[in-house]
Amino acid sequence: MKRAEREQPAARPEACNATTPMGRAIRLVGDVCILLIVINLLSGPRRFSELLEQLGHISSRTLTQRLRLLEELGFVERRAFLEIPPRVEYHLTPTGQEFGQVIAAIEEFARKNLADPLPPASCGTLCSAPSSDHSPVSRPVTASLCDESDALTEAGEEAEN
Amino acid sequence: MKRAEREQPAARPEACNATTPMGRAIRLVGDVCILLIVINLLSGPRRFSELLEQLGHISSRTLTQRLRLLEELGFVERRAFLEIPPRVEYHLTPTGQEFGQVIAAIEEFARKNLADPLPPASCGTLCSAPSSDHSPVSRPVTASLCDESDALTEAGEEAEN
DNA sequence: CTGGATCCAGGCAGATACTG
DNA sequence: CAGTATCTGCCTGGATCCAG
Repeated sequence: MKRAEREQPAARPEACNATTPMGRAIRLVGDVCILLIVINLLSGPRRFSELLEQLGHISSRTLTQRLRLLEELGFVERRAFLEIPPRVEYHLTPTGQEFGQVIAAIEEFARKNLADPLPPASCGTLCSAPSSDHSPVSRPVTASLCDESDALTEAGEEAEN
Repeated sequence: MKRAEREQPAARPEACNATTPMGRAIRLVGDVCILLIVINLLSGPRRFSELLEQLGHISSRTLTQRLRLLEELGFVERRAFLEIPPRVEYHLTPTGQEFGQVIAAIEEFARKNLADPLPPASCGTLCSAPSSDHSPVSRPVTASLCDESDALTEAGEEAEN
């Protein structure tokens, strides 16, 4: 058995409902690799190796998987030339271009709310209790994940790992 | 040590550039779990256990991680009540609501391009060779991932958002 | 009694090396 | 250059246990 091994390219199916369009969409969007591929392809056709470096440290295996999934969904078209040296170009189909809208939304969101890694954050400290007089224990948003794990603040190993 | 173990909540940092707003955004969006959480929270505050079932088979551990990440980013606010029985509510902050725009874009994309799992797909079979007279090997888009894996076909539970 | 932290084991993702 | 095969590791999910 070759190409259809035993693995789901995108996210794990249990995570969302694949029966609805939205479910499928989430599976696509909810995959960093796919997002990155589409973003790159939005700039025009790319060759396999080009994508490989553009995406950073994605393995060829993973790239192939994602590319194939996108191809099957009709978002990406693969064009292979049986020449020496071999050449394969991937480019977005019109449908795939639509994905650009989603990317755009993400970019806008990023600009508006992620310019700074840690905005004023939740008012957190005190907020009128929703429906009872109990004390809403407000946690000072201890950035546990941010300081000691590389959650979203480290500007270190982005590509040179 | 309790809550900050040793793991990255969202996607692996190597996958994208965390130094740019867009990079951070991709990390958020590129996580199915996070998407699902936000979608659920868009409908209003939820309790921990509610989210747990809404998301399906996400483990409490993973849910806690994501929730905490979103909390630190200021997208989600955690409100715990020291009462008996204990109660914890999570709800989106205004900033978190912004995320709704992204969700909306995804939904629109889903409606437009994912209503049918496998659209006409890439014309694939033949397309005018881009810049050479070699034969573009057109592969019949073998739906390897779609049929034999539960990629896009299994039916499960619904998180009606 | 809920929230969630820990431990264990399994599955998916990534890296490396090889082939056409 | 494109893609595949195999191995390893990390993340994830499940069960269990603890704290408030």
